[in-house]
Amino acid sequence: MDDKYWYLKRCELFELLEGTQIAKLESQSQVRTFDRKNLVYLPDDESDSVLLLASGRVRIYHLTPEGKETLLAFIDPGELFGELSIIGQTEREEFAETMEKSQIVKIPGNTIRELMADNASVTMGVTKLIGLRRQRFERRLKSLMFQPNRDRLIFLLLELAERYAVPHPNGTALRIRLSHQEMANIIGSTRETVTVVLGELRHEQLIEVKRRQVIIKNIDRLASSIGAKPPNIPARPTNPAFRTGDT
Amino acid sequence: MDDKYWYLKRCELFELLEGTQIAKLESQSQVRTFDRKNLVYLPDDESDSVLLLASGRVRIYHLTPEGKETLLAFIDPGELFGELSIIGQTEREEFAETMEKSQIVKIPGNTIRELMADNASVTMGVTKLIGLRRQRFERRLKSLMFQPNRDRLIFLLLELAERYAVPHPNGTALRIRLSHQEMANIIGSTRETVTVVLGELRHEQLIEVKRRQVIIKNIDRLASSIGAKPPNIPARPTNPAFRTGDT
DNA sequence: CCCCAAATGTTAGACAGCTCACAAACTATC
DNA sequence: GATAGTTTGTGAGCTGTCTAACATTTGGGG
Repeated sequence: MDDKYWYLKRCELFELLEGTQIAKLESQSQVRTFDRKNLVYLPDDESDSVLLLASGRVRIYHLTPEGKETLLAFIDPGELFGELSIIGQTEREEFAETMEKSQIVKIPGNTIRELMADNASVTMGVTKLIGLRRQRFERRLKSLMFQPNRDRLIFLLLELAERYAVPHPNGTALRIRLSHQEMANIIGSTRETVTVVLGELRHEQLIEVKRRQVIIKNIDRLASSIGAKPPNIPARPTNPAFRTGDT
Repeated sequence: MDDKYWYLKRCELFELLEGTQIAKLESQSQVRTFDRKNLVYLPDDESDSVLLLASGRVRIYHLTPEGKETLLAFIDPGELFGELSIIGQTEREEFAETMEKSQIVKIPGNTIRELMADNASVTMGVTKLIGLRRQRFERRLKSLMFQPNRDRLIFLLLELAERYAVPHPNGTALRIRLSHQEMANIIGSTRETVTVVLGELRHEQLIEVKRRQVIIKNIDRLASSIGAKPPNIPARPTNPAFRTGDT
């Protein structure tokens, strides 16, 4: 009953569990600390476990044979990843790598499956998680198809705003710092093109750009320029209990 | 107890249900028949229901403001669609249109949610469904990013083979007939480019092309040419109980 | 405070794939 | 079996984006 499993209690998915179930979950899981830029898993790894990020940040990505990188997702503290093993994926299909020093809890497949069988709220939580991420991929696919680079980049900025927005005197700042290369790897473009397009958007007074930082000056105009609804910006940044120290 | 709800019993998701639950499901759902090329729903429609295709075929697609179409999925008999409403999506985000005359069962959101609460196997089934489709989108995204048109088309053919393969004297035929335009709308290309690339693949003896029909002559060579594992081809076509009449 | 590595900025040239325009082949229908 | 609609074939430009090759700026660690 000490705070050994604070990371389980804080995870939204498990917060409704009884003590005994948490204890079981805790006893069957293992925590590991990874340094920055370490691989948690890679394609073709056997996958009969789910991972929970306790602290740090993880990126999920894919590499083409020629070494081009597609950034599929960022994982923030309190979030599950590698969750498709639950529905029977026996091999991982992408790379998971820490972006900073991270603590990661490995939950065996059986444990999570038993937990789901016992507890409908956990099952529903997992379903929602998978569905939410599916929705994200679906939207990204739409944005990728037939849209020019500029529109894809704007779409990305809006998506990031939805998740990482934080108030800023000049508009909306993003609580995540990405290089142009990383943005390119999300929208399927190149570093140079992202640099140029960000420069255009800056000249059009839509954003401000600092090193590894974007401030959206006019989010409504940005959204309407690609015919999208402006995203919901929560007044208070998401997941404040799990702030990662980037201000 | 007549065969009024044969379509429910035949749906994998509901096959384990007891009679009373099926009866409830049946009484709260409504069946509707749609002619070919009719819209089942469209973006911004309110979405508190799930749909089950009893017969026919449905395509799910997205339109850009300029009218370019992205084909997101095909729905075959016995399959659920519009299922993201279960996890709280309140508005549809794409078009669902019948490709042929179809019978569609509309299951209210509450009904399916109650069913899931009562019956863990249904919940798990829904989770798997959502997860499987997510996996598909994820893979498609990877294939879209950085790959040339040729590789994207090959990827599509392999994906179609996995789902619609049927034995053929010269190799593997596809139980679904698509125009070049439709393929283009799946891989984010143009009709003309698809025509040309299919022509190339034909000259390379990898496929045979008839009008709206592709026969894969050498599926292993096709797969290895994009560095993919050859897909699992079930000996017997999937879902034989629900054959749609296309031979 | 200095140095190195990372990130950003900029441009010319190349090219895959798109647009546009038209012709030919097939097929459903009356 | 004539006719209209759909599908496929082909090619000549055009263009957005990538490639490649630099210069410059920035921030963090010794």
